[in-house]
Amino acid sequence: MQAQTLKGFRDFLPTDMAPRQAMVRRIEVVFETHGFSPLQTPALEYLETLTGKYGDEGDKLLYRFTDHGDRQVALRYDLTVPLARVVAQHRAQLQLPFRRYQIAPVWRADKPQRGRYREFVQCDADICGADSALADAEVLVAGLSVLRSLGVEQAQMHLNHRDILFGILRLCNVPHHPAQIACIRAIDKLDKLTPAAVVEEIVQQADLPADQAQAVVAAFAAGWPLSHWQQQALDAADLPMQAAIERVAAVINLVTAAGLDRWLAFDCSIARGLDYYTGIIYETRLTDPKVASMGAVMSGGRYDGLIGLFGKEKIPAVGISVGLDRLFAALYELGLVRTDSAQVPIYATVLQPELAGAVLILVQGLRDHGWRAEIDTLGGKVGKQFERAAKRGARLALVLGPDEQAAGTVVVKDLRQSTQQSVAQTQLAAVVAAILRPQ
RNA sequence: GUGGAUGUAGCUCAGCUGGUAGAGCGCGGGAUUGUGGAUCCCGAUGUCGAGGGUUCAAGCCCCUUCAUCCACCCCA
Repeated sequence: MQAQTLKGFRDFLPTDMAPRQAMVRRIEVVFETHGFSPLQTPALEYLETLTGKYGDEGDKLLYRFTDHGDRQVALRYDLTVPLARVVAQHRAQLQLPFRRYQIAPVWRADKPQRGRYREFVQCDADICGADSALADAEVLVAGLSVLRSLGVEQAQMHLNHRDILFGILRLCNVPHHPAQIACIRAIDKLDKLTPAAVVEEIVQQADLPADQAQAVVAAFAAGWPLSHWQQQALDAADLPMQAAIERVAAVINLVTAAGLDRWLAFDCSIARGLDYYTGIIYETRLTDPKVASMGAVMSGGRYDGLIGLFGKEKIPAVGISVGLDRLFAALYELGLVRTDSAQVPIYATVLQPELAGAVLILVQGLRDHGWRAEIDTLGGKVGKQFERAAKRGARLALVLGPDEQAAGTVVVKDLRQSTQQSVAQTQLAAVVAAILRPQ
């Protein structure tokens, strides 16, 4: 039989898994300190729970099948729709606003490529039951704090609002919905294609005359500040657009107050594909050229209509999703990941099988103090055992032979400095602490 | 779903116009049996992704298939 993983699926060996886990723990801490509580939901959902929430493309990418009881099921595609289901289903037990975080794998039957996998982990934080600008800002603050806590400096969060998008299109006299959607799709590519190519795409996909398509691209590509659109919305008496602009401005002010605005920028060309977004939307990319092609690492938005699809009550919600795998891959390429966390700092050798028990007693004593310690389980020559100790990345090796045992001592060898000392067994923990945790 | 590239020892790769496989790293053993990461010596390893075809002969040519990577679509 051939040992192999499925296309787009991966194993994580300890050298990768240990730092990954460390990263997850950091994110958990950030979310928890921001007042979000953990939630877990099943990997599998009823197919109908998931279909129709992500748009046609999303529906195609659902991993779906029929289970043994002839039920149509699907692996979750994201964490947001299951959250909406949970809020509707357990409405009575939840106090609103409900702030939850969830760090879990999701599955998409996509074609794998750089920074894209079929199984990947999302780290979501959402607030359900609050439609305020402060709720939007809280979620952004949590997400940006994650980046800060991971040491990411070169990133840019692009902020936009669905109603600004549609408002600009109305200003350009593109009132029909299908044409608007086509325009938005094309506009979203402004960062990849030339303006002329985007014009061409609009002409083709939205069926607009060339001069109008040109006007649309010009409007979006100019990089106008929020104030420009505010004036435009006022002049056109476009109330939804005015409200959207006020909302975005309010959110930016709040994030600025939190001291996290250095990553933030209004960008009217951000579109977001997932169908359920209704308000503010955002997308974060890393700006270091080495990893910029990796795609968005953190995005989300407001989805006030989604929870209502699962019950009679309409509950507004806003959330953010951190892409753990992309972020990890990027940090790895940027050299910001320490790969030594899979190693063990203390390695106890066993010179004679009869002394294994005595060694184990010492090792257990260290473990009780919280030290990560490994005992050699293969035996053989001391030289070999030291070699294994070094390969495990151990800083200290313990040696306990008959002489030491008789004297109630143990040899502590510093593998990095090639020095060693004989210490009383009762002093072992103190000596280890002095070496591994100076000061 | 569309297009492009690649697939040779555990890893990174070499292999000239077809003549039955190499290097580095790594790995295993050793240098008077209670001290490693340096050095030196010795050693093993591959149905050359898989299947078929052309040929006296294929890792190298042709077809098929699978896998991986990259781009598009979409997205984390």
